[in-house]
This record gives sequence, structure tokens and C-alpha cells, in this order.
Amino acid sequence: MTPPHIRVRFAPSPTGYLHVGGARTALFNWLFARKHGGECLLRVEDTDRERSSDEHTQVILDGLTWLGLDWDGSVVFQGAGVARHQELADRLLADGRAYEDEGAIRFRMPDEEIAWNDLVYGRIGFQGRDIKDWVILRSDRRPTYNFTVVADDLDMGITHVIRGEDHVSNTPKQIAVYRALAADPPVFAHLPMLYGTDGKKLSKRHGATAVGEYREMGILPGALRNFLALLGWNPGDERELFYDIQDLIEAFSLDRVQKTKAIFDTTKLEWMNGQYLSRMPPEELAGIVEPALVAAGIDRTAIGEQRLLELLAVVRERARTAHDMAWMIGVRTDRNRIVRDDAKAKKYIAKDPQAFRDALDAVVQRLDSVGEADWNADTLDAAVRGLAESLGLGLGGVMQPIRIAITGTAVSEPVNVLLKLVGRAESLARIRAADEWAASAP
RNA sequence: GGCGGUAUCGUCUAGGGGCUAGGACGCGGCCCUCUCAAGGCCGAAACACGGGUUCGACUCCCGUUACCGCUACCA
Repeated sequence: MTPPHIRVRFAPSPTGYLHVGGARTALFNWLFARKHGGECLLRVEDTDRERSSDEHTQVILDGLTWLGLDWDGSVVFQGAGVARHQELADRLLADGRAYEDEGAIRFRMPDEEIAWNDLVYGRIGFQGRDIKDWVILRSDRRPTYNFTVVADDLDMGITHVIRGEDHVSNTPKQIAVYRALAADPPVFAHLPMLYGTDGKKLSKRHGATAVGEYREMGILPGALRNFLALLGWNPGDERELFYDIQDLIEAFSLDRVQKTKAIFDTTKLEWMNGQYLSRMPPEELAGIVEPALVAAGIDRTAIGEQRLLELLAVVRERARTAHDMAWMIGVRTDRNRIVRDDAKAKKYIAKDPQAFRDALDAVVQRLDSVGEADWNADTLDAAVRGLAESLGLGLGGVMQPIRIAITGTAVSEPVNVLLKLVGRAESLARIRAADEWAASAP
């Protein structure tokens, strides 16, 4: 019976994709609502018919869902409220708060101070006389944005408007409408905007700006959400990784939102994603890499579930994206995916090609004597270490050739683990092949 | 132009009248170590500028500069 004290909304325009800036605004609204046990509604601002489409709407809903953000009640479509908007505009006209201007209805800005206490920026004030009278209903009777926002927020019972800072200058217009309608304005909280790495407005030039692109890149929703939350907000302590969204909800508070613009630099996002990947159980990872495997043309069923889980448990340690994992899995399960052009690997071989081949010859001989039954990490470790010792080589003198032979790169998990993962027959075959390859290489 | 807003390491940020201005990413080095990653340690790296106020400002006030937003019958 008691209505929720807090009701917010996220109001995207379905004119394209879900932009990371919009996603952050949605996230802050959502966190605020969840933190205070309020409601978070979703309103699609589809009045711009030419640029809106159901397809775009679906992309946005999917993006939000993927990020783990849900909304209360059903989605509200702004276009459905046009009759109501017109009625309100006519009322303002009748009340003398607006006037006709060449067929359009223009709102009369009062000559008075319009100020509010912004939850992020503090007190912000404007003088009504500094703002021109503006059109609320076009001559074709379609309402304009600043007017519909007020009408809809009023109808939806929105208590807190949390939106981008680009709306600060629109706020006095909207407050004036609330006053003209004899309604109490909601509480406003403006979020600093996101910019590209050159300080300019975020655009494709800066790389991916759509949530969907990060999804395709193999970024985890939790990681992106975590990263976005820290753009313009901080918990007040040194925490940065919020693996559990409940912790994020509990920590969130608008009074710790920054006033300064933030630059969307994804370097830290990649690190964060790596952190998330490394601690995620293989069973969950299997679902995460699936799209990346498909994209890379890797046949998951051919690998086998059990083996895939083993691979994931190892490969996640060195991956920052799902694509990294797919790539590594591909190399370990299909020798045709080995690319023999790794700079460090080539340099290593070039340093002493003969030593490289000699090491591989010895390795083949030694490992060939390790039977299938003994082909496990412990035995392999002992075998390789023993070989290095008997050859009078450092461990690296044996390990690196094996690593390069099997993966084509100078970097991987520990060699014994790698051998186990790739399997006996395949490992030996690769080592022999690399030996031959090195013999024919320049 | 008018109106509004913002200004701490390259980036995300903490902080606040007196601090060696803290953390994280990235970068460099060391340790660990078969490589890398992870982890640990160390390092380079910031209070935009000018005036005030004050015993004392990076912090408070004013100005300048820079940047951003609004200024549409766009949203």
C-alpha cells in the first residue's frame, strides 16, 4: 500500500545501438533504485519515428539484459502518450502559460529564478529570462522532447531523474513546465559525461562505443558493468573489483558521483576482464567462450566437453578476453592453427638454430619413452627436468624449444601442463614437425 | 556571443587549510620462475594559471585560461 519512495527511469532513444554512455546512465539509475529498494522503469523515447525501430529497441533491451540490468513493470513507449501530451499542451495554452506561434504552441518562460539542488552538482540556478520561449507542440501537433519528458515523468511518478550532464541546461525548461502544471518537480541528479581518449565526444573513431561490440569482443558483462560503475563514481574506499553485484549495489551512492567528465579508456577494462576470467569456473567459461569459438571456426564438439573444461582452466590465466581464450584453445587442439611467425619465437630459434634442433631431437627421444599411462603433469615435469640436467642445459634450454614447437609462440602455460593438455601423440608429432620446419627455415 | 558546468599522475580516482598529495590501470625495474600470466617489492608520473583570504593553500573566494553542455517546430 505504501508506494515506493524512489522510482527512477532509464529513457533511451531507440535510434541505434546501446551506447556505453547510455548503459552507464542506465546502470546508475538501476543501482540507485536497487540500493534504496525503489523501482527502475524503462521508457523508450520513440517519438522520433524516422530514426526509431523495433529492431533498435530490441537491441537496447538485449544489451541491458546482458549487462544484468532489469526493469520494473512493462516497457513504456513514449509514442503511445501523444494524445496525453497534446492535452497537456492545450491546457497550458488555455491557461496562458503557452501561446500559439504560427501553428505551434510555444511555452512562455516565466521571468523568475529557476534553481534546484542537484544531487551531484549541488545548487544550480538559471534566470527564466535567459531562456527563450520554446516550442512544446509542433505545428503538426507532435510534442517536443523537453515537454514529453515532463509529462511522462509526471505520469510515471518518477521521483528522481538521473541522466547525463548534457541535460543540465534543459532542466530549467522542464522545471518551468512542472510549475506551470502545478506539479512538484522530481529530484535531479546529473551524471558527468563520457568522452573519447582525445577528450572529444565519444564516437566510432575511438573504437567500440556500443555495448554489443564489447560483448562480441569477449568482454564479460560483469566486467563491463564494473568498469562503467567506476567511471564517475567510487565507493569511497580502495575497492575496485566488485565481482558480486550485491556488493556494488550496497556500495553505491549518488553523493560519491564525480562532477568531472570521464574519459572512456578501455585499457583498464581489459585488465578487469582478465581478472574476471581468471576467477571464473571453467563450467561458466564454457558458455562464455562459445561465441568466440564459433567465430573462430573452432568445433567445440570435436574437442569434447571434459577436455574443453581442462583447457579453459589453464587458458583463462593468460587471457584478457574470450577471444584470447578461443585463440589459445584453437592452437592447442588444432596444429593447423599454429602460426610460425611469432617474433619472439623466431628470434629464439635464430639465436642458435642447431641448438634448437638438438634440443628437440633429445626431447622427442626422451618423451617417446613416456607411455600414454604416464603422460601426466608430474611425470612430464620430472622427465623434462631430468633431460635438461643430463644435457647440461638450463631448464629454459629445453622448455622453450618445446613451447615454441607446440604453440609457435614463446609464451604459454608451464611446459609440462602444456604437454599434458595437447596430448602425447600430438605433442610428439608437433615437436618432430617443428624440428623439420627449423631445418628448412632460413 | 549568451547562459550553465568542470579543472589532482597519460587514464580511472582518493584526499582535504598544515599529508613525503594515497590507490588502481598502463609503463620501467627487481623478486618468484622454463616463458608468460598471476602475486610481491620498488620506480617514473599530478594539484591549469594569476590574484586574494589566512600564521599557513592543492584545498576557501575572485579572475583568467582551457574544455564540455544548452542556446532547433532534434532527442
